[in-house]
Parts: sequence; structure tokens; C-alpha cells
Amino acid sequence: MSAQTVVTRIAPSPTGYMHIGTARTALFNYLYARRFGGKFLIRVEDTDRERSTQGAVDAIFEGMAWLGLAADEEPVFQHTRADRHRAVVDEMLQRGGAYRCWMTVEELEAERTVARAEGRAVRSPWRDSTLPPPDAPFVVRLKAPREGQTVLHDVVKGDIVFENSQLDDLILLRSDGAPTYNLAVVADDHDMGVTHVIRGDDHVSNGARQSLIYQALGWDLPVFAHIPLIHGPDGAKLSKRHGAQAVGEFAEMGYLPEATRNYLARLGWGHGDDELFSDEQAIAWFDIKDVVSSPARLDWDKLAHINRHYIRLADDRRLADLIIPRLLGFDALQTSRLIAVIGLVKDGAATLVELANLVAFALTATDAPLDAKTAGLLTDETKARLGRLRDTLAATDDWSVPALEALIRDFAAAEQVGIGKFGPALRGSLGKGSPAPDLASTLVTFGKDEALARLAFAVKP
RNA sequence: GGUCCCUUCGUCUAUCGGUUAGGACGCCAGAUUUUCAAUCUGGAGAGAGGGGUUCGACUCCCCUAGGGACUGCCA
Repeated sequence: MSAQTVVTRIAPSPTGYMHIGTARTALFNYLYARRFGGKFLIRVEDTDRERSTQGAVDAIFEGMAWLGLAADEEPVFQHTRADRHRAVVDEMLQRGGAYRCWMTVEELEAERTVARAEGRAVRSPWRDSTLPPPDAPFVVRLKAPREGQTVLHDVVKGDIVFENSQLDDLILLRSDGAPTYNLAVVADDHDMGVTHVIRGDDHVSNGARQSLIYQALGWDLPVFAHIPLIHGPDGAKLSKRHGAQAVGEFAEMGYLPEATRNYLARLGWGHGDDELFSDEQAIAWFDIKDVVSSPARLDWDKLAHINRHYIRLADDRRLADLIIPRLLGFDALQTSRLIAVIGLVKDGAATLVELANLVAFALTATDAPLDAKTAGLLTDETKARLGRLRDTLAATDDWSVPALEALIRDFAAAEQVGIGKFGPALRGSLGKGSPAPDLASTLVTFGKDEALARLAFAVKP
């Protein structure tokens, strides 16, 4: 019987697109909550009203929905909790864990330079001041211990020790009365009952500072797990030039959500030699204890490989729905043919973009002009031969793959040439130059009448 | 600059003091072949460097180097 239910959360700030690293952090939180039968929550960290945008908020929810990571409760919008945050700050003030500071920005800046030169944290003269409070705006700062050390117990990195002399009296409440990130995070995680804080390791030093806030409030600390960031293929911080950093772009590039989940799960976490696994397996196996402590680089080739696997597994009708928007001028009448063709060619596709290309041959118009390569193949001799093949095809009633395979083989034998002598031209004539599967399958795809029509079009003088 | 984190094949990782250091992606070669793929088989490929501890270190400790994060009245 566990003492408490596991509660995890993803807490993105809506100041841009949804970063793939955020997606992976969300995945880990989701997996961990599911593994231990707990709850996975989402909180939008929008305390910075200046930088938060509705578009970014939408991107977060769209990204989460696409990834299939559903939160167990309604999302919490941090900015709506400002009153509660101020109340928490008041409580800290009363407990003596915080103080008001009237330093001006200029004074602060000067202090920062000195502190940096002396290798210590910024200090405020108001911390122990007995001066009468000026009638001016002030900020509220945490009264952090100046001696000793604070140790952050981190599940993935172990104990991380910070000298308190290096930790500053961070601002809890801005001079306009708005709460800051560190305060809001602690108050919200506490109120939401978050038991495990799993987040990017760019927050480790915040972890130490937040521990101090928890202590000042007399609250229990959550379990911290700081996971390494995802880097670009070159090891540098993931940025635009690496191809993509927003989850929306992964969808656009034709990756399936389940493939992205599988790939992301393997980035910084592993379960023995398992590479391809289901969501159920991931849930059954996942533990933050097994998260790797070093940063991982994005590997597009591996993502593509995993995606290929999931495209093969995917239902053809679903794939059709996914690629139809990518098919320019697609006619709904062709849907059944499209689905059939997908089944034929999807083994060769690593992304939905590739699938769309592989399927293109079947969607060309009967009288669409031939591509240059096919036209070049169609010498008089080949045209004559294809004409004879057309006659042979017209005479058969068994329009099945095995029958047509045999027919083609027999035809080649009768013509005393290899299939290579006319196969490419035949394929090009049927699919107008787009890559098409084996000859018999391609013929079956079009059906007898259509195939013959295309051949007639190709061999006409 | 300061603080903190990280370092096994090119990449993602396994190993949790004793292994011919395993797997996957990619790469190379071969097979297959009517295009492009796919598929199959085989191969090359790693413990950053230096000190310790130990009978024995990839594994534990220290130093160096390299990479990263933080150092905001941003989150």
C-alpha cells in the first residue's frame, strides 16, 4: 500500500511553439504517472503576461493531443492563481522566510557586478534593515540561508550540493505585485499535490532554490528528477538549423505520433535492448531511475527507421486519411484505390511524405503526359512490344497478381527478351514515371480497363 | 568569471568490480531484383586523457580536457 499516489505534471510556458524537449519531458511524466497508477497533470506557466500568447497556448494543447498524452485533470493556468501566490508570499513574510526589498534597478545592477566579482550571490541591504519602509514599490525576496549548504536530492543525478553562499535571495513577488516563476511553481506544485517533479535539467539550480522555498513554508518536498536536455545532431543546443524543434514540425514531416513517442522514450531512457515497444510496454517498464544522466542528440535516421516500423503497423485507412491532405488535387472518388495502394507500397515509406510520393503513381490521370525518362524508353521497338503485350493482356480474363506475373513471364519468353527489356517502360507507362510497385501489382491496382487504356495512351504513335 | 551537470562505437544505449564490452540506427560488402525502395546475410566501429583505490576497473575517487545548463522584477 503506497503512502501517496504519484502525481506528475508537465509545465510548459506558452512563449513560442512546443519544443520537442518539452514533449519528451511530458512523455516521461506521463509514463511515470501511468506506471504507478497516478495522475498526470498539465499546467501552463503563463505568469509572464508580456510574453505569453494564445497561439503558444494552442500549440501546447495541439502538441499534447497529437502526441496522445492526455492529462487527467483540466489544465491549470498559472496566471489565474496570482491571488493564491500572493497569499503564499504573505505567509512567508509572516513566518520570516521572506522580506521586502526596495532596491532600485540601478542599485541592483551595481550589486550584481560587485557580487560577481566577489564570486558570491547578490545580496540586498534590506534583508536585515531596520530602516522605516519607504513609500515606494518593493519586491519580496526569499530570505535564503547564507551559510551551510543546500542539497538537492535528484533521482537521476544523485545528490547535488550547493553552497548557500551561491544561492541568492530570489525575488518572489515583483514590484507590480506579480508572482515570479520560482514562487508560482512551488505554490502550484504543492497545491496540485505534485509528488514527482520531472523536468529538464536546465532547472537544477531552480531545484535548489525551490527547495528553500518549500522549507521556508514548512512544506514537504516533492521528488525531483532532472532529465538532460535534447541536443541537435551536432551536440549543440537544439535550434532551428537542426531541422525542427517544434512538435508540430514532426507531424508536418510525416512522423506518426506513436513513432515519435517510441523514439522520444528511447532518448535518455532505455530498457535493456528493447528498441521498438508499445505504449503498454513503455508504461510497464518506465522508471525515472533508469533515465540516463547525459544529454542525448536527435538522430533523424533512427526516428525515420522507427517511423517506418509504425507505418507498416498502421491501418491503411488511417494512413489514407493522414496523407490525403498532402495529395494535391486528390479526388475523393479515388479513396478506395488509394487505400489499396497504400497496402501495396507502405513497406517502402519511412514517413508520410514518402508514402504520399509512393502512392502518387496510382493517382495520375489516364491521359497525363509521360515523363521524360519513360518517353525515352519508348522506342519504336519497345512501343511495338508493349502493343503486343497489351493485346495479350486484353485477351486474359484472370486479372490477378499471380496470373499476371505468369503472363508477363511467358510474354518475355515468347518475345525472347528479359523483363528488363520492357518492364521499366511498362511501369513508366502505367504510373507516368512515378515509382510504382512490381508490374503485376501495378496492373491489378489499376484494373484491366484502366491499365489497357494507359498502355494504349503510351504506345500510340 | 562563478556555481552545477555531463563524457562507452558517428548516433541512441546495455553493462551496475571479473564480459571476446552486447543491441539498435547509420555506414560498408554481398544476396535478391522489372524502377525506387524494402528485405536477407556478413563486416568495420567505443570506454576523452592522466593519476590513484583494488588481486582485478568502462564501472569507485581525484585532476585535466571537452561539452552543456544556470548565473533576470524570463520561465
